[in-house]
Amino acid sequence: MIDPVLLRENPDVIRASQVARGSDPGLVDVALQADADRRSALAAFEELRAEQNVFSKKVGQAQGDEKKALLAEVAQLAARVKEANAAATAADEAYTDAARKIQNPIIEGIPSGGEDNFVTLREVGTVPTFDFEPKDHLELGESLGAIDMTRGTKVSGARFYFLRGIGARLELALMNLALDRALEAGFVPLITPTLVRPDIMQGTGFLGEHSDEIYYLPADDLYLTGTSEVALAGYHSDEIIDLTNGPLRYAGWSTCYRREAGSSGKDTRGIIRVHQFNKLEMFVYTTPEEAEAEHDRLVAWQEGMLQSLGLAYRVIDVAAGDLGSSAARKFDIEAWVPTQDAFRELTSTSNCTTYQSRRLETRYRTESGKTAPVATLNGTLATTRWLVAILETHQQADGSVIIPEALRPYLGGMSVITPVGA
RNA sequence: GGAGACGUCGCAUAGUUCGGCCUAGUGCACCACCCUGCUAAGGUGGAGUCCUCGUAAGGGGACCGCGGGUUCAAAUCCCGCCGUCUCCGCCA
Repeated sequence: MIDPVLLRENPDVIRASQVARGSDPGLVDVALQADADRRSALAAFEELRAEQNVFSKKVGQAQGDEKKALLAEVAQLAARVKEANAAATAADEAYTDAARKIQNPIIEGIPSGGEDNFVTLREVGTVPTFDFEPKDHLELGESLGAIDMTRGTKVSGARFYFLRGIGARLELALMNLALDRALEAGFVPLITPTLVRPDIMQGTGFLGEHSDEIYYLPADDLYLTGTSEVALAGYHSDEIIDLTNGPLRYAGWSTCYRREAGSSGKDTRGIIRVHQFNKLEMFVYTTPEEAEAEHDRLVAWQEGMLQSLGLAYRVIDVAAGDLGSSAARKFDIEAWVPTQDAFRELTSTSNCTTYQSRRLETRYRTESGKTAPVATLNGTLATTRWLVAILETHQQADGSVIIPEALRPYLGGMSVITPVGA
C-alpha cells in the first residue's frame, strides 16, 4: 500500500514510478480522486454522527413527553447517519481498491525498462571451464543417485522430484550452512507455517496479478506459500514493534510451493523450476531510513554464501518493469550454470520499504514517540535450486563431484561424491 | 468430531443481570513533577490506537476479538466468523 500523504503531496513521484514500471500512471489520479471523495464522505458522516451523539445523550436523560418529542426529532437523523455511514464506508473501500492497484514507488535511480534491462553491478568468481563435456545437473544427479525425477513425476506429476541419498543430504547440508551463517549474523531462526490465511497473503502483495501462481485450498480457505516471506511478513502484522535495539532479523525455513502456471515449457528439465522446494529466507524489519543500507547487507550475506560454495556469479540491479508490486528495488544474484552457458537466478533480495507494512499494519515508534510504518526486506539465503549450480560447477571428468569445503562439516567430512555403482 | 466457558485501551481485571449516570472504572507497569531520603514508601498530574478538520492552539469521529443486525442509543441484545481454555472422543 502506498503512502497516502505522498500520494496527496507528491503524486508526480508515484506517476513517474508507475511509468518506469510500465504500469498505468492514470491509477494515481483515480486514487487521488478517491482519496478526496473518501475524506469528504467521512467528514459528512462524522458531522452527522456528532449531532446524533448529542441528541442521544439528551434522550437518555429526558422523561415522558420531552423524551417522546426528542425521539420523533431524532428518528430522521438516525436514518441520515446510517446513510452517510454507508457512503463513507463505500468511499473508503473505493479508495483502498484504487490505492492497492498502485505498486510500490521505486527507489530513484534503479534501471528502467523490463526483464532484459537489468544492470550488472559486479561479476565475482571465475566461470568454470572443463576439458571434458560437462554433464547437466540432472544427469549428474541421477548418476550420483541424488535426484530421482522419474519417480517424482510418477508420484506427484510434472515438476516434482525426489531428493535421495546424497542429494537429500546435500540439501540439508546447504540449509544448515545457511542457517549457521544467519545465526552468526544475528538472525532469529523460524520454521514457518506454509499455509496462510487470505488476509496475510493479500497483505504481502502476492494476490495481485500473480495469484494464479499460488496454490489455494478452497475447503479451508488457505493458501500454500511460495516463500516463507509470506509468513514472516505476517509474523508482526497488527503490531507495534520495538526497533530501538536495531532491526528485527528472521531466518525463515520452509518448503515453498509454486504452481508455475505461466511457465509451461520453460526449464522443464531437472530441478531448476519445480512446484516444491526448500528455502532459507532472510526477512528484516527496520526503519525506512535504514532500509537501503540493510538491503546492501542482505546482498553481502548472500554473496558470502555463494563464495563459500565456490560458485561464479553476478549481482544484478533488476529493472523497474521486472519488480514485483511490493519491491521498491531488487537485487538478484545469478550463478553460472555451465551446461546452460548462462547465469541463472539463485537469490533475490527486495527492499519493500513500507509497502508491505502498511497493508499488514506493522509499525514502530519513532524517536518522537509517534508510530510509523516499518520497512521490510527479504532475501534468499539458500534454496534447492542451488544444487544445480553446485553439482555442475564442481563436477569432474569421471562423473564425481567435489564437495565445497564449507559444506563438508555438514556431511561428515565427505569431500567428493562418486557415481552410484562406480 | 461432541459439549461447555471465555475474548475489555501494555499486563491483570471491573463493567454485560435489566442497553443510556461507560467521554470504559481499578491495580500493576510506564512518563513528568513534588515530597521524602536511599536495597523503602507517598502525593499530584499525564498517558492507548486509527482516521479526519485546522498553519497552530484545538476540534470531531471510530475502536471493548472480527464482521453484520436490532435501536434514537450497543462493551451490554441477536446472528455469523476467528481465536483461546476445559472436558470427552479420535489419532500418535
